[in-house]
Amino acid sequence: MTGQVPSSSSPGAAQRQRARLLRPLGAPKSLSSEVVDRLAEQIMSGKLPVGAKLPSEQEMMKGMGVSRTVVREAVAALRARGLVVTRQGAGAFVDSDAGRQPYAIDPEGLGSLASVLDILELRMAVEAEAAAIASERATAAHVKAIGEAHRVFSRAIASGEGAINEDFAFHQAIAAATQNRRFAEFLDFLGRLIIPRQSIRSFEGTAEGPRQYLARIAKEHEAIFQAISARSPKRARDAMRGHLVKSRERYRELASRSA
Amino acid sequence: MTGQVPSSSSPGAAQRQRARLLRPLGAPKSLSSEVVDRLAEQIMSGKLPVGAKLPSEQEMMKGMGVSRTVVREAVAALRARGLVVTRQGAGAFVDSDAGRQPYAIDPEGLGSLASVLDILELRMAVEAEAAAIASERATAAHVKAIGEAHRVFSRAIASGEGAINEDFAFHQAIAAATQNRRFAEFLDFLGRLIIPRQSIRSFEGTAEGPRQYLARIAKEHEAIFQAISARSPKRARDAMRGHLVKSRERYRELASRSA
DNA sequence: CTTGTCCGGTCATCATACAACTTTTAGCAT
DNA sequence: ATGCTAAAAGTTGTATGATGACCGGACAAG
Repeated sequence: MTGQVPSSSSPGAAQRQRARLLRPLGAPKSLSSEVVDRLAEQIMSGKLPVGAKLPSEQEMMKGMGVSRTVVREAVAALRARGLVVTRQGAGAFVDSDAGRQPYAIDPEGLGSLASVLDILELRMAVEAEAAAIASERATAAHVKAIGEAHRVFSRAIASGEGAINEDFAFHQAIAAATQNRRFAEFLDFLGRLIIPRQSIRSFEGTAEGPRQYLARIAKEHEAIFQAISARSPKRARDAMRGHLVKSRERYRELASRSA
Repeated sequence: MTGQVPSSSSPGAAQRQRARLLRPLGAPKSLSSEVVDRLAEQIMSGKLPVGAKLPSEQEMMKGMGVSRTVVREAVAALRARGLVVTRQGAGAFVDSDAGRQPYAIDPEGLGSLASVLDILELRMAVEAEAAAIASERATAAHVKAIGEAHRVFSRAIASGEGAINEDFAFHQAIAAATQNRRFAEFLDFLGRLIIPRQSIRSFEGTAEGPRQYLARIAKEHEAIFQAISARSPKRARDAMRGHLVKSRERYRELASRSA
């Protein structure tokens, strides 16, 4: 590693080099997190099977050469992650459902376009079925709520807003209409990941104006709403799928243009 | 030289003693978890917005009448849950993506039949689309792997086994063929939740024997595999949906009979 | 405006002590 | 021997004090 920059040819190279130098340097790992990593690895890999007793705090202290504070904070972190349970006077044990960890998506990995498209694809799967189920199971109140959300969205775009939240609220109303809380919760989970990525609906350079762009979305929403009102699972599913396929393409274009 | 007086060494001690006497015996909560709950509630509700600084350890100690050990373990737990980040010398702050919590399903709530059916419904949504995508995107190697998984399953049931794992492996192979890691990961997540529920494939009282029961599943798998091999998204989606709808009905019967 | 220094606030770690609880063991009565 | 009880040992939970490392701002010098 010489560190000498070998004749940067392109104009922006120096700036990028600077950015590389100035980047916040790697996290100086705390002792606690090191202990957490080690124990978590042992548990995940199964070397510490479910129900097994972890070494006592004293043993860990001596074995790893750290203070009790460090050990205890590490165990507290493992407990928070649902990997271990502690019983005062008895010890710390691998949690019976340590294998059932929540489904997590690291927001750091969402930088790449492909990663976002993958998530949109998963969302498509869930929402298409949600629309179908909603069309079968929605009460009159649910249908009314969906229609209301649709109207709010339409009104928002008419007044020139981006209407990101109103858009998502329409989808949430459909998920709620399934009367299956998992759909609503999972859509909420995905929304919190994806929505920040499209928070600026940039229309610069598009052939058509924002109005037409958003009007098409509203049109697609309308079709979905009609299908659900008509209690037609097939049409609802197809309408939702079509809507999200187009949304995916719209996002793909948007991202490629800003790159 | 700590307090030789055992009675009231700290200000909050007497109060905690009283609470200990009055609390119902069923809820032995540790002080750390109480602090965690308090802080987590503040963060989730937005009273502590993203980026806000938490009170210092000293302030929390005085404010809640607990020791630094308790406060630090509580903060360690919040950090493990991704709710806060700590910077040495600066303080503890609400994490920028505290709102993007992982998608979790409490295994405790899975006791009721309806709850399990809800999850099966979500799985259906994901797997139906996964089958369709797999039929479009699977490489030759993927198709081969799916076929192999299908054969392993068929062979297992032929030798009289329950073949739970082989069954799931077939589904996993399809999810892997989407080349979208989210599908594989999410299916894995759902599988770890519901598989333990059906680990005993009880056939007592059923009209037909285990062989016929499992043979029908194999038949459905066969149809799915054929559709994917034929690169037909529509057929793959319908076959998978049909398979899971029937699986859901099978589970419903099974549960109602054992009840 | 930049640089260097200082200083109070804060988290990270170590060490010790005691309290509360569990498990094991020793002892005792039967 | 067997079963119960009480002591003992081991373990986690909480409290307290001390020290080091790091951050942020204040301040003066160049």
